[in-house]
Amino acid sequence: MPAVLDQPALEDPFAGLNAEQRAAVEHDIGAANVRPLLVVAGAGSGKTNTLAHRVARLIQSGADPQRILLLTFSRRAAGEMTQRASGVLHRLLRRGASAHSPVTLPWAGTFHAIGARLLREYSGRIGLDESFTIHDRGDSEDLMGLVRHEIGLSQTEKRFPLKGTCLSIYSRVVNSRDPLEQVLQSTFPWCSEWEGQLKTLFGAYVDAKQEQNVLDYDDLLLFWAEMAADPELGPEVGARFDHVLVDEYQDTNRLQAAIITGMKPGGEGVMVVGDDAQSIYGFRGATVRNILDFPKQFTQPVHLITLERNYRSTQPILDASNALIAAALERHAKTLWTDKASSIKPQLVLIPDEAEQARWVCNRILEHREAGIALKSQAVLFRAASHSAALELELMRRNIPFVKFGGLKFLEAAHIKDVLAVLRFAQNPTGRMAGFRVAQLIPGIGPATATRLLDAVGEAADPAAAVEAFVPPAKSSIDWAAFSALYRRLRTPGLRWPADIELVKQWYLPHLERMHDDAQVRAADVEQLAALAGGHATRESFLAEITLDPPEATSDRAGPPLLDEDYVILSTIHSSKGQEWKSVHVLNVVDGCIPSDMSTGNQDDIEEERRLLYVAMTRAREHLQLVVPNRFFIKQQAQMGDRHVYAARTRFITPAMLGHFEEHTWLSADTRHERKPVPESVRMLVRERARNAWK
DNA sequence: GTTAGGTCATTTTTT
DNA sequence: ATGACCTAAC
Repeated sequence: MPAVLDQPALEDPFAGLNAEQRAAVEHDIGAANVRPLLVVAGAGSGKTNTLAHRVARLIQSGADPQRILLLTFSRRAAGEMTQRASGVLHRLLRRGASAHSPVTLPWAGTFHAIGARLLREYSGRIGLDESFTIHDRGDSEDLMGLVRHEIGLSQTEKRFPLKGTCLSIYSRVVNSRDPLEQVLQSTFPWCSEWEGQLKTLFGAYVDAKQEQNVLDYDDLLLFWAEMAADPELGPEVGARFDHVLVDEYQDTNRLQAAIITGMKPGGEGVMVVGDDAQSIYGFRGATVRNILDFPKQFTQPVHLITLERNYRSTQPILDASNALIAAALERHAKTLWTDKASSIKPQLVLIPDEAEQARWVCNRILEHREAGIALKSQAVLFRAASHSAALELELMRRNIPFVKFGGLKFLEAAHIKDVLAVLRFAQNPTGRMAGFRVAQLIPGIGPATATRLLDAVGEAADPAAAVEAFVPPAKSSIDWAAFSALYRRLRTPGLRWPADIELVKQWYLPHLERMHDDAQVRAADVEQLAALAGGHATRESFLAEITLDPPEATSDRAGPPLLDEDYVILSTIHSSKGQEWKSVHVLNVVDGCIPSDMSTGNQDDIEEERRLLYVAMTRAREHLQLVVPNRFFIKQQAQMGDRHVYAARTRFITPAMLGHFEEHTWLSADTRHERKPVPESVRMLVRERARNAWK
């Protein structure tokens, strides 16, 4: 191949790879049988980069991009991967070949999103109605709650587990493929006495979903796995793909592993990448066992490559992180190393209380900025979304802009749910949760009338006619007529999306006005939703995708112009996965937060909390600060209450490890502020900002 | 049948 | 502080 002379820098896109990365990229290229490959990639070891190069290399060597299945953890990761692979490929092709069409990977996405597509496509063959809609977590909970009520479990003498708990148990059983009894015993021991009733409930829940032609998140995996396990369909679906690549394999659950082995029993073309030390989704049924046991999954042996060279952090940060994870009970042994030497050790900072913690972190952030580290290169990480409340106040008080990831979600806002419910009800009239919600938006209609309506619609051949024929209570008749006219139009074929959402908006806004004092702000959210709708081809795809990949909620994004501005990142540790920053603060590094009080029940949970701290620490490139507040004020008490508890440094940082840290004790010079109440104006501001999140 | 108001219990991480 | 559930008034 002739080299392009004026582009020497682009000569070899693989030149930047180290030996192990290159081995992964070149693995069985050109071979008739591409053996299964496991890449154990330590934090910061260039995992994404390696995977992107692998994809590019496959395509370069003749693989059809349409036949590459690339499964990622989040939609964002899928997009990023596609883009990077595309970039690499572009450089490769510039070098030799003449034709370069833009690369798209139609089958890159999350397990759930790809599952939804495949199920839609194969619906006819697996007894599924093609127009199924997908329930998000909230819908699923509500349906569970409804069924729970219907079979009389809401009035038991002793309190029956709440709908959210029931759904968690159900989900756990499905995703882990463990029997109910075992799940109850290991994860929900306080619900054990209800085993029989739960079984009944789950049976009824599954029936309800089937009757209403809806799938929940778990079904997307479950049905796909069933399909993959079918002797006829499994191989057929598997044969559509020459290569199956899975990112973040440590956070897959047994159902997801079954999907892979079902489609590719021999493991040909399968490549998974992950780091057992970063497995942090056990609460969702993910199991480290998947990656630990991967080598034994297939009918042929698995090739193993370990990436230990870290390109992210300085050696002192790695030393501390290595020491932390070395205490883990079971793992693919590896020790990260780097050639980035530094004399700056991670800091372990002891602080009197949470309020002081917020002030100290702000000080530190500003100091770093003075030293030339942009706010965007700094992150504050925490275990639970609520842990950042005090810090958010302090940042606001000091006018330091920030964006928060994790926590409150767009889809959870009542008005967003309302609008989506109308669209879902139009898409799938048998979906009762949507209809139930919509009907009750009309004044004078409550649960009883709504149920009567849904029964009528469910039995009718023409849902729109049933809605028109329905006789609501007299006082609702005018509002009802307006709704039924809307419904008729939404059900009329030929309506060009996103015209639907305009119609819904016109109908909904007056109701919004009537129901909420802050209708203005909420209306803006609805506008935002309408704007999002324009980016999708059909109502069906809009509904599916908004459910599977909801827009990220942020606390402080006042508008597009602000996007270019500099801002600090606030994030739960879970949402920080795969990212990195020059400077990282970790809040509340105390027992009770990490490990969380909620998950000190069994050894596995505690091990996961250890990995969580490991993930947080390995996000840092140059500066790492672990903050240990000594005293917590109890949140639920009167305004000026003084109840508090004392907390100790997390058990994961043992005395023996302290040598890896530089210890600081910080006592505020100005303690007058310590318990100063937050001014009302600031508190109002917080509410408003939270609301404005999507403007 | 609907809605408003009172009491009781709960409190992580997310596709 | 919030949500589930119950009771009592429209």
